[in-house]
Amino acid sequence: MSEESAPKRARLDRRVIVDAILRLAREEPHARVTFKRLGEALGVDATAMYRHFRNKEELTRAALDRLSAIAVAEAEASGGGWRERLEAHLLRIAELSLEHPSIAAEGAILDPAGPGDVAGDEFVLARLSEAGLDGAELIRAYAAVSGFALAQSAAMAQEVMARRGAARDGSIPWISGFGSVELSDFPLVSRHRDALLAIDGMAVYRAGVSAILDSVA
Amino acid sequence: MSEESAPKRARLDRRVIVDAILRLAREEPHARVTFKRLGEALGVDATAMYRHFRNKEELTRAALDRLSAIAVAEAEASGGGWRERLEAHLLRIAELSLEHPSIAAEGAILDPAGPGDVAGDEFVLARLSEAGLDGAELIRAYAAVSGFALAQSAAMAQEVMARRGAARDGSIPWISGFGSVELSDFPLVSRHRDALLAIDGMAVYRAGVSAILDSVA
DNA sequence: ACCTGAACACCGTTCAAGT
DNA sequence: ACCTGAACACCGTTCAAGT
Repeated sequence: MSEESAPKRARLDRRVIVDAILRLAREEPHARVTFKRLGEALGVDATAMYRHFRNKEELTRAALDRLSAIAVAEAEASGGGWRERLEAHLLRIAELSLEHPSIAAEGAILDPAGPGDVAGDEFVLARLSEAGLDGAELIRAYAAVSGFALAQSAAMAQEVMARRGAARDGSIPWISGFGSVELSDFPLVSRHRDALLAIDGMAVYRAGVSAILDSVA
Repeated sequence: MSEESAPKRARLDRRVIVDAILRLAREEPHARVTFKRLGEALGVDATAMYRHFRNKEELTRAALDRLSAIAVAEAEASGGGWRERLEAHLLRIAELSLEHPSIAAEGAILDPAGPGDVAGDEFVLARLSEAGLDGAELIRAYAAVSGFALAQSAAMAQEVMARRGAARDGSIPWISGFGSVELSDFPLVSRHRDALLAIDGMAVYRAGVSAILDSVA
């Protein structure tokens, strides 16, 4: 919010670059983020970023960490029971991913090792502990829930990038059609055809989160 | 199995090309599949593929569909109860993804609209129907379970490609380390540090599948 | 110390030309 | 009909040169 989108010659540092890459991801959800476009937005040469980040992966990791930090900060201010707070947090992660598709698309690849990521882990572990889990059960539930949230968020972000018309609210058709497949060979798919085509990314996300948390409770 | 890896001048068709791209993905799990390398493997020019597939996405989609068809064929021959068969099928999808990382990494993006994909949907719906689900419940469970399987398989495949040392059996650390993060700020992460670092991709996969199927049962 | 700009080694894709 | 090969518009990354 402190920066405008007009090319402005700014003194670079890691924070300014991460601001810029997230803004770019937000404003042009269907375009890949490249060093060239990032440089244009910052009014510097495309290769200037290499003074501040070893490579694109390190920059992307820093941007993802920032998104995680934002989600945690909001989640910690939230009220309610463990499940309510955890669901709200996981939903927020999906929303932030959909708002920054070109960044979030990498989310499932880069391992979460920054301060924001670890704060997210702590939040999830705290809620699951409140739910009464501990030991191996706690770790298993943590793995299921955060693995699902990360992988599914990244998948939705990738869809937003790949499909030109995809909306940012998660209403991306999960199955866009059955093409030339002869559906009469598949009775259940035939019978539930319309319901299957109506599934969108966010519905998958909610269904998965609910199912996993049901099993916790 | 019918083709050798030595450059062999073959008459091209879609089946031969899909054979070759899967073989390449299997033999060089850490390398991206490019038209150049595919052309070398087939003994043709890199651009020869464009006569048979509109673009790389269509080729990748065909390869993913083939993997899905393989998994379904095996699953249909399997025995046991609905849960046993469904778990075996989902596990096989993950295994095939890990064996073909460069292809499976795209799995979460491209929507499953080929005959093999639809056969997979039918299999999952059939098992969940046996479990007693129908209507909205059935669709919700289908979305949760197949969304998780696809997204998580793709995420694991992406990790195999990104990390040079990653094994093909899914033993990819989910969190590779906590870097320079001051863990004393995060009591639960600190307390479960070793258990968290011991989580691997396949453990996340199994935990997620179990949790979702628990909620079905 | 920090940024520039040329250069390199790749990509997917198009298209006129060959056979 | 099918494949070739040059060409194009991109990528990330390196590195010597500027200031």
